[in-house]
Amino acid sequence: MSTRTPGDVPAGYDPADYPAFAVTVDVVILTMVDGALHVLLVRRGQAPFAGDWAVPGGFKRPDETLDEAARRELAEETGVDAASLLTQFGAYGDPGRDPRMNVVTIAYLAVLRDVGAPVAGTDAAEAALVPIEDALGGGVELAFDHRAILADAVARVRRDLEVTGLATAFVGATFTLAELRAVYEAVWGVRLDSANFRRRVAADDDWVVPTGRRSRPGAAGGKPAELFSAGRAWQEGGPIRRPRRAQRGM
Amino acid sequence: MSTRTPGDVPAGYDPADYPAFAVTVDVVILTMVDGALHVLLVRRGQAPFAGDWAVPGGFKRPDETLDEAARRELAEETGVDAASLLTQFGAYGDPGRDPRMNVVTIAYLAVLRDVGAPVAGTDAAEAALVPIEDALGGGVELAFDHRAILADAVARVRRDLEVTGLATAFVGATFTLAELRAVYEAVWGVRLDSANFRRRVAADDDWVVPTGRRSRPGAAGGKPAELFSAGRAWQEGGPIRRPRRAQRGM
DNA sequence: ACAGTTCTGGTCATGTCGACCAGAACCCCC
DNA sequence: GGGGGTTCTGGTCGACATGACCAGAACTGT
Repeated sequence: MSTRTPGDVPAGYDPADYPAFAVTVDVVILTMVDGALHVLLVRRGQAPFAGDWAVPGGFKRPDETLDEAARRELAEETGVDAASLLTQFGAYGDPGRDPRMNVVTIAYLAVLRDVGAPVAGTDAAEAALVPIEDALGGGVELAFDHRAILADAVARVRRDLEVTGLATAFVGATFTLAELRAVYEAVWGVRLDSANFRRRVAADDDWVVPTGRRSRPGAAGGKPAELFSAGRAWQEGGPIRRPRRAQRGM
Repeated sequence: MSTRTPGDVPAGYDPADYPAFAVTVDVVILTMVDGALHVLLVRRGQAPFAGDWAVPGGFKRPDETLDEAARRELAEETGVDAASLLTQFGAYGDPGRDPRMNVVTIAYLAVLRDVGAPVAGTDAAEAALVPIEDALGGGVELAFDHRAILADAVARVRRDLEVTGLATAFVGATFTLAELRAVYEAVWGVRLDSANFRRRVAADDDWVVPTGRRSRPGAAGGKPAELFSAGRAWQEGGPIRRPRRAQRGM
């Protein structure tokens, strides 16, 4: 027969008759540093691609799910046991992507709200937070097909910021509207009017709920901003739409 | 060391030291039949899940990419060499999802504009176009974790219809606005005003470009509709936004 | 006290969207 | 050939959302 479904094999089949692959899980860890999107990369010690930077990852174990493997790799890499967000976004299995053997990798996107302390826990010489532009531009040598994986991750973030509650994953449990707005501005590379931004997220309650507390102003002073926590409406999608035409103030 | 990247192995490593998986590619094939979303399912002949319905798929070969494997499976199943759309949307690797061995499957979404003839080419007793509601409801027994895969595919379609040019993949090279509108109405389960729909897609050219020809009216008569072809703007996203609140005419 | 900064509420013009109407163009049936 | 039914197509109208902008409030550091 011309069609074959998984497991549609003769009764006396032998698993060795089917091509074997190694399956890995790679986790693209993104976070905001000084109002700019950064990615956590590790430096490879062994061949191939020794000395190059890579997205952290590791082999999937037969007794764990893909999500569990991603969570385990994230914990091993950052010390964080639960990220704000951990989403699978792609699979990569081109022949020759690993010169040693057939490897199919499942790529995950993790968003952390504060990766400072966790990174300090690993060997500082082997892990680094790299600005997205540097990682995607030619400045950094990336191992395997990790440049394509990283590019796909960034594209996914840019889109999910509009259609999911992804933005809240970048900020803490309580946040000011300026912090939340900075996420959109950094990821999309746009400038949003703070007053209009406030009007939009405050239109319905359930986007942001006031906590009553206020943040301490930054070094530049200014009126202390109100602290909010994320409401339930983010599960249905985000309130902020990506501007199509360039705004005035750019 | 606590961290390990793919291939970060000792020099004298042996591929057999790492867990081996079978990698398959499953293709969820969607199409419109009589204004309703349908999925192509095949009936399994062997154990496990003999007699159940399944999403067509097969083993990935070491010398082909995942996309090539998906295209090959689609061609073997439908006879179509190039679908209107073929997108990877998820990977599934829970332990025990296949009772015989460790299988990780990469799921693809294919959209066909006319699957009638191709399906006739395969054994009619083993392949069928099933309405989405029937396949997701309890009426059809689905093998493996294919119910979850199918549910994810439908969720993906519902979302991509808004943010990508997916809608044009369901219709032919030329189409009427009523045909295009029927895609949105079937996938989202809403009713869209035909006049407003026209205004939206005709706002900018580059959404639909008139061909000058007209369609033949259906059995109920009516004014023959103008035939359009898809413009380039669909690559940037779709013009129709999903209604949030229920419209009046529902 | 004062300048500088940020937050916060407000206005105003414009654009978009849903709802609706009416004529045009075709079918089928009598 | 005429009439009723159906669909297509262009238009209007009001409600609402959005972008741009302004001004006062509240805090910082000098």
